[in-house]
This record gives sequence, C-alpha cells and structure tokens, in this order.
Amino acid sequence: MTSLRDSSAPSRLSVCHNSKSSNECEHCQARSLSVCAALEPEDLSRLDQLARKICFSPRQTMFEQDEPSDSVYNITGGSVRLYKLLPDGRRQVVGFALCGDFLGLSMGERNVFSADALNEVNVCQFPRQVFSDFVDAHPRLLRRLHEFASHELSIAQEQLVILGRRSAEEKVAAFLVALRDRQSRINGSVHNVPLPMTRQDIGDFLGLTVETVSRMFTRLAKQKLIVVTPDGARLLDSPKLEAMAAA
Amino acid sequence: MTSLRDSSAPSRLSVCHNSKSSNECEHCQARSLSVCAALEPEDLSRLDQLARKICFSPRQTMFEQDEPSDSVYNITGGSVRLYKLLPDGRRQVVGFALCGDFLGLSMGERNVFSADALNEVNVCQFPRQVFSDFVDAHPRLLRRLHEFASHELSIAQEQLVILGRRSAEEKVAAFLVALRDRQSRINGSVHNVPLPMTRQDIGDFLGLTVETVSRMFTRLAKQKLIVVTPDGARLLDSPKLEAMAAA
DNA sequence: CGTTGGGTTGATCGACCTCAATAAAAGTGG
DNA sequence: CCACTTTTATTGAGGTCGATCAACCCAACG
Repeated sequence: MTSLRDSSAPSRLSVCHNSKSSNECEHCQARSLSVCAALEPEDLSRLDQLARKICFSPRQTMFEQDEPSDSVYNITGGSVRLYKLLPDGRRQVVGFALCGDFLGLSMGERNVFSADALNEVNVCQFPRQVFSDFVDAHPRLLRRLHEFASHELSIAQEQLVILGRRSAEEKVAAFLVALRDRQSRINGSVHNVPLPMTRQDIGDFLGLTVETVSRMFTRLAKQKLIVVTPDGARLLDSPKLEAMAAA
Repeated sequence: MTSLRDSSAPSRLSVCHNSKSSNECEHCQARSLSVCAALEPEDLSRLDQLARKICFSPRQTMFEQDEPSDSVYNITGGSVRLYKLLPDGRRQVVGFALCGDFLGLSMGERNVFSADALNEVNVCQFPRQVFSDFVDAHPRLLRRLHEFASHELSIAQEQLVILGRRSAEEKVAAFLVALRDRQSRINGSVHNVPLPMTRQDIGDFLGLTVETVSRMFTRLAKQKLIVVTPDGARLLDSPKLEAMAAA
C-alpha cells in the first residue's frame, strides 16, 4: 500500500495566476457544466465575489477525511481523486472529480473523504458558511445542488453495480467508457481518454490490485479494443467496450 | 438467478386500512425521521392532503427501473429492496429502504432502480409533479431533501468501501452492524436485527453468492458473534462485529 | 550515474464461486 | 389435516478468477 501522504506541501494553497479579481465567469469553461449555471448574471457576479480562485499542484492534498470542512470547491480545471482510507491502510477511491464538478455537496461539518489533485487543478473556493448562506438566499442554486447530489448518487449506485457484479475485465472497460463519457461532456466527443490517475488509483477505485488493472489493460489492448498511450488510452472499439460495460 | 418478476400482481396498488383521510401525521412514527420534519404543522397538513396512504403487500413491486417515475414515496412502515438488473440477469441490490426513508430523491423522469416490498409496506404516495411543485414552494423542504440525498450519497460511498475493499466475512459483519444502527434510529437500541430480506438479497447487496452469505452467517455464529434466528439475527458481540466492519 | 516511483509480466495461492445434494419452511390443493 | 410442490437455507467438493509475491523495465530526477 502506497503512503499517499505527500511529505512536502505543508502550505495547502498556492495561487497560480490569479490575474484579475473581476468576473471571469464569462470565460470559464466550467460555467455551463457546473452549479453556476443556475444563476442569473447578477447573482453569478455576486457569487464570483465570494470566490477565491486558487490552484493546486499535482499530488497536492485539497482536504482530508474527517477534518472540519471549512470550504467548498467548484472545479474549473484539472482532475481530483476522492478517497477513503481504512484503519488498516486499505484505500477506496470513491470517485474522480473533473472540470465542472462540485466538492462539498453534503455541506456537513466534516469531510467524508479526502481529495488530492492529480494534475494542476483550478478551483473556485468558497468558505462553507458563506456559501451556505448564499444558497439559502438562492433556492434555484439549492435546487441545482440537489440535482448534482442526486446525479452523484446515481453515479455511486452505478459504481455499486460495477464493484459488486462485474469481472475485472468488465470493470476496466466500464471505467474507460464512463470516463470517456464524462470527458465528452466537457470537451465534446473524444476517443483519446486521458488518465491522469495511476493504476493504483484505478485499482483502488475498481476494487482490484495494480497488477490486475495492468493485466486488463494489456488484455483489452490485445483484443484491439484499446491502445494504451503514455498518458491515457485510445478507445478503438467503443461498441464492444460498451457491451462489456453494459449496465 | 431467480426471476424476481412476480407473475401475479398486475394491480400495483392495494389500500390496506385507509381509515380516515384526516391528518394522521401526528401519530406517524416516521414523522420525526422523515422529510416531513422540515415542515411546520400547517404546511404538514397541506402536504398530508396531497398524500395517498397506500399499502404494498410482501413481494409486491412498487415501481420498476426505467419506467416513468410518476410518484414519490415516503415510507411509514415496512422494508423495501432497491435494485438494478443487468441485461444478463445479474442483479445488484443498491439498498434497503426502511421506515422514514424517502423514495424519489432524484425526482428524475425515470426510475433508476426497481423497488419491491419485502413485507407489508405502508407509504405516503405523492404524484411526482405535485410533490415537485410543493417543494418549489417550500425551500426548507428542499433543503431537507438535499440533506437526505447527501446522506444517501454518504451511505452509498460507504457501501463502495464495503464492496471494493472487504472480505466476505467483513461484508456480512458490516451489513449487520449497519442495519442494526438504522433500526435503532427507528426503534431505539436493538440487539435483535430483523432480516426481512432473503440471503439472495443480502448476497446481491454485498456482491456475494447466497452460499457465501450463508457460510458467513454460520461462521459468525460459530465465533459466538451472532445467533441466527428464523427472522433475523441477534448480535452477541457488537464490539467485535464493529471492529470487523470498521471503516 | 544511482535512486525512486510507476508500470508490466510471471508463478503460485487462496478466497470465493460453481455445481450438487439435502434440509427446512412455506405455500397449495385435495 | 395431510400430500405435494416451490422456495429458501445450509453444507460439501471442486474449480477459477483475481490476489499475492517477486522480478524486471523504464522514465524522471538529483
């Protein structure tokens, strides 16, 4: 089991290029995808003033399980792994957050999982209480958050099916297809799926070991269903992969 | 794989004892546990007028996956299994709904899973659109629904850990402990955990076969951690079981 | 260079599945 | 009430998929 705790990075926040504090939401590629889409321009501008645009570097921890959750985050770029650690060191990755995703849906007192940046991650950070008050004043935003939570719940239940009832090969196929679908919501249709996470991360997400994940990648490659690239995978035969993943 | 589709029961709804249409919410044992708790007496009374109090008999299907979701439900008594079917007949139980639970959190167009009554189940049924309109007029109820959805999401993520990272024995121990905790929220502290679902249901929930579930029950019994009763299990050594289940 | 972290591949092992038999329980009709 | 079927639960024997253990490769980096 890898340690995952980065011994460096005592300072959690590092501003990358926080050029102007003015409303950049207009140019934000995450806007239409994220919770912000529920807001009219004037409210969006108000929300924008509450946001700290910050940036996490690769392998940096955004927050940790069981810590008080002082902030919520709207991801405007990059990928994040979300995971739970067990007392014995076992780890379960509960999901990967991409551009447009919102962290802090539950708005509970404490984080129920930890989050690490996988690559350079840009976020709008909001103090939890400030955001909560803003939500109370904007029922449409609350509705949108509820839709997001419901959607997350569906995703999690799909993942239950994958973890509970599928073979290693099917798990990996389902993982690739699902990630491609999420990517295509952001970038438009893609065949080349970037995989910013390690095999270990994928294994901890799918309930498999690194070795098995690696074997399944090569097995899918031998069947000409994918090509493994240094930073991801190209899906050659989506129909067959989807059939494997079929829910 | 059992068929699960009950050939009988073409009529979905059977009223059990719909005595008075007046507000019985005051005596409802689910009230403080369920979404209703968000409402003031006058609003509660309004909501009550929108409810159809109906009853499902054991093994009756409440609704099916992919069907248009015309209704949402507040469970006031009994237990329900929620599950997804795969094309090849495999089944994943995504959860069990108990007294106080709400079905229809996502309020999407179609059901994302099927639901069967395990025993006699009492519900308040609401037309989806009517309920949705009521929610729009009562942000506090929306907030409560969001809390429920967030809680469900946490439960699902805990289940991901159980499915992904735990042995058969740990899975069954975790299942029993979790069910006891949920029961005790309803009834107060209990050691005798009723199990209205079959071993098959438990297996389909935990990603195990019936045989393995059965073996784990007898193994836990041999370790004097539980006693298997005809309609459930008595937890003899909660601390040890909780240690097994420890997240 | 040596070191370190991530990835792949092979050999072996074991937890859980599969298949099969039996038992117990619950419904069904006479 | 008793035969009869059907469903559910338990137990055993054997097989398999994925875990474990181990070696090796490769790229990044000091």
